[in-house]
Amino acid sequence: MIFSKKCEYAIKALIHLCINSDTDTRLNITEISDSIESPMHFTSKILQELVRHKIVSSSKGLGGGFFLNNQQKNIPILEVIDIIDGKELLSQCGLGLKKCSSKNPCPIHNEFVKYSEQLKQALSTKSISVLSLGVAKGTNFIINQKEEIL
Amino acid sequence: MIFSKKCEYAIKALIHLCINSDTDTRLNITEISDSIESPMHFTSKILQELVRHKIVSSSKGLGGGFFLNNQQKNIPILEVIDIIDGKELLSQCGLGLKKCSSKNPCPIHNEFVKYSEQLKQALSTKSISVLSLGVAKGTNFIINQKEEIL
DNA sequence: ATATAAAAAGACAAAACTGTCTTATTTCTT
DNA sequence: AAGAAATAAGACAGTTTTGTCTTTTTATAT
Repeated sequence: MIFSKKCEYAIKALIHLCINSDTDTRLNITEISDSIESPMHFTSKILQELVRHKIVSSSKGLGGGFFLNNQQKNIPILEVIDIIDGKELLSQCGLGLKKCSSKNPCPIHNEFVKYSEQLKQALSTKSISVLSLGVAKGTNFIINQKEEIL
Repeated sequence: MIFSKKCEYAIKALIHLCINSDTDTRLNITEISDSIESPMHFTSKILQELVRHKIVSSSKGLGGGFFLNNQQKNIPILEVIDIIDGKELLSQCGLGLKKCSSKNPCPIHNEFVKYSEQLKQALSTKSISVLSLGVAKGTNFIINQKEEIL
């Protein structure tokens, strides 16, 4: 697994929120965790973290819930990954060396840099809303499809 | 971190063994873990696992230790990664979906497949001995260099 | 044979990750 | 003002990963 479970749930929740929420349609945590098939309280913690980082909006009280405003829907997914799993995840040396660099490369440095830069590039140009398009259209999925649907 | 600590230590130990051991020069676990700066007993467990998978050779008793024969030095590093971290690591869906595929892709499926296939390809063509060349020559490193050396 | 040096194996412990439960706080509606 | 519905926060528990310590087994040399 490249990403942590936290990060997987974060991405799924954001896509679900992007499709189903807006400034005046808020989703509560029960709805969200049921929809993306994630543990409720754990997901709640993750969303709280994203709220603190202004990736997600929330409001308490009756009629409240989590939602994304239009600006938040355009946040690149890489930003979320960096917040949840740390910028190191996709930048770090494959052998865990702190001082690995092009000047002092580990034996797999070049392969790693080449491919991780590509992946970072791809993820930095995909916003939450872009990733949501296919899901909204039904061509991409964020939960496992049942046999009958396959 | 893409690889587990176990896997990082495994790769480092193998490169160290590739350079410094052969059928009649064996290294004991103290020498190995000191050289690659890894926890001794943990490294010992990892090497035992690799011995069971015939990636590493070992002999007990006085003058014994761990070593690689020539055939073992030519094993692709991907094989080691698959054993230690599981084949899933570089094949699995970025969102953790069990049924993610080109027919039922998650929103980041294409980016991930492209990236992981390239990385797997690169790692499947690099043997332990190939990775060791630069380390033996001093152009690549498996432990952090001290400031003075930088 | 005995001592020694080594890997192998097993039990345990600490830390990180994942997940659950309970309580507090806020906001809306009546 | 009170009640209800929601997030926020904190304490706790299970699991996996990482790391340590001790004992057992094996092989070698004396």
